[in-house]
Amino acid sequence: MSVTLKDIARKVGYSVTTVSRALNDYDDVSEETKQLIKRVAQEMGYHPHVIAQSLQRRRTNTVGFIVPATERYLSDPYFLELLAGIGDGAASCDFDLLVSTCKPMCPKERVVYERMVQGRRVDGIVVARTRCDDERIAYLVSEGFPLIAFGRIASELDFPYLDVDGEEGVCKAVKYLIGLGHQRIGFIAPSTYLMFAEHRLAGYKLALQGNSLELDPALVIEGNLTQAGGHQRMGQLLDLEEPPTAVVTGNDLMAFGAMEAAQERGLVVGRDIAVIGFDDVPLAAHFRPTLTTIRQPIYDIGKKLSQILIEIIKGEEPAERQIILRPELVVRESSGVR
Amino acid sequence: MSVTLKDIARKVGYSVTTVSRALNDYDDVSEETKQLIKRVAQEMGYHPHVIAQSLQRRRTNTVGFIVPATERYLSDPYFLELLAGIGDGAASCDFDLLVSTCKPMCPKERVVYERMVQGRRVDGIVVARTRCDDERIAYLVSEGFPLIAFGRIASELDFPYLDVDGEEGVCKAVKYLIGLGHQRIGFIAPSTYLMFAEHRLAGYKLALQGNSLELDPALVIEGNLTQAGGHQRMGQLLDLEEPPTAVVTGNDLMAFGAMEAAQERGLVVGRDIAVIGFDDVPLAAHFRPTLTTIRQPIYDIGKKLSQILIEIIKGEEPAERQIILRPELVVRESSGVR
DNA sequence: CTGTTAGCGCGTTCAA
DNA sequence: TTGAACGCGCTAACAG
Repeated sequence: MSVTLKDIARKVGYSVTTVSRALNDYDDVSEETKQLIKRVAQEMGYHPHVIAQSLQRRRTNTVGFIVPATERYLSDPYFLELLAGIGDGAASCDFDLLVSTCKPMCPKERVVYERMVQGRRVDGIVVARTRCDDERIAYLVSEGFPLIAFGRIASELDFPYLDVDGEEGVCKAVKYLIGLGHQRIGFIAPSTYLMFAEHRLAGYKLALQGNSLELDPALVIEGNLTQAGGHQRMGQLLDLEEPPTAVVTGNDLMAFGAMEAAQERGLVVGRDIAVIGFDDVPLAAHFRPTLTTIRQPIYDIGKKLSQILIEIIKGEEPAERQIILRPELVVRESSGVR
Repeated sequence: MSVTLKDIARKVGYSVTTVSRALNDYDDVSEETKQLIKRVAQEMGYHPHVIAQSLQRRRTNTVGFIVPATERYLSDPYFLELLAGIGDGAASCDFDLLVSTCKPMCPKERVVYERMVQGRRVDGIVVARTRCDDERIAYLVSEGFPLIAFGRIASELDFPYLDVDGEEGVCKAVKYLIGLGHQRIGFIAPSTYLMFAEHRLAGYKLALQGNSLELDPALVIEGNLTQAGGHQRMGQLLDLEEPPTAVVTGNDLMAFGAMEAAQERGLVVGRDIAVIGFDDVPLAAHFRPTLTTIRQPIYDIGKKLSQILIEIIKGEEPAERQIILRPELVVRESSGVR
């Protein structure tokens, strides 16, 4: 078995308490004994038992994240970036990361969250892909459990979050397309139960209004954030009497699918039709044609999320409790030449 | 604060011990008191304190996984599938999943593993992307710490693993290309420090030999598993005096990059040059052209990995300790017409 | 400066 | 059928 404080205590002839204090650098231990104890601990290969520490300190030094995995083989690569960011941010504060997966809106989602919260497995939770009416956040807030959300929600509930301004992002994209001369611009929206769907749609409308273009309801269509979904929806748009000459999608994955659908109909994306995505996942720059998209710095967001969450856990009131980042339009081939 | 056994005991007038036994369905508690205690526990919203249970049971019911994240914005989507599989497999056994990330071969990798092992944060670890000489596995084995690897290693060390037969996979792919009439087939290999690089290269050689084709060293070139890498290496191959007419790559990401490079030179992939990848990540079916590739059922592999690991943790000798799966060639557009 | 005592929440002897 | 006592490994309050 592994070496404990007791083993060290026996070896050096001091009490367990003194050993503990020496190793934690308390200043009420003589320098000599401190040195001795540290040396022996090192020699014996001592490592604190994190679980025991957690029990005693009433703190697990762990944050939780439940990946809203949509479907087995259709998960958004975006979550890997986010996860890596959250994990690295936590690690930078000496916190660990506990991960589960659960299909969004699945009935057992509640159980997954309860498991983490009630079992006190973690000190706080990162909630991603917020919903307009988000029962996960409602639950955590009602439990007084530390959380931070990536995204806002529809109600006035007060909780810490970080979000990217999807309205501004899509607005920028649509304006850019209008500037290119497009008049009929389609929008393949994210599933409407997601909060960011509302923001992004608002950005779409705003840009049209700002240019006195009328909104044609036939051009706005709800997608499901997958390639297959984007593919199918693009088909619908192209089948219209008057198809759009440009399309903005709710995320990059749908943009990939949409470009595929356009190409299957013999259209050259970037020439016959313009496509703009949202996220800037790593592949966006490598897809063919390369994808013009609205960039969210996902890794950095993940990192920031866990760092703020940990501040909250530690009781340090964070400088900014509610942050909105401004996205950036990354112009590549799919939107056509300037 | 949250309710403990003590709270319940006080309420029902029984000792903590009895409450504990009742809730754990010991059969030396009268049916009535059991019912009573369970009801009250339910009413009070009792949930066991997992950390305390861990300390007592000397088992965390948690498995660890360190994502070998290559570079911030270049991580392989493949790991998300694997992660989801591992997480779901663990959850199916009531285990949690603790995740860290670390650049492979990074000096601090050892520290990340030690943190999990020595701190007894987890009961076992899943090691992915095995290396020919894998110090992570050597470490875990030397510590007698439960592990399972996704992949084999070069030495004779005995440990449980699950692997996909990369040799057979690549061999199949190359033979398929030869059947299509290709004589000069390039191979963009994975980094040679990875064990599967060796297997896949062996498969390449085997297929050539089997068809009495000579191996031209200029056609075999080491890549780094990223799109950018695949792109650059494909450039090199195409710059040869006698460029290949077909190329197999060590993973799908490199295949994407390679196709990009070919297209930039005006080649039509699937007509002027054939490309075959390895993995079958979700995007492979949606890239343009769709990618012919050697399929590994990554999600299922992840699930199986954690389930076997947990069997080992529980001391149940698993039915199969070392498993080799046979991969399947998925033919799509990038390899050309039949 | 150091040791004793106590307790985090739980499960498991052992004795009644 | 039940409870008291103990310990998992650690830290903290209080003496000395």
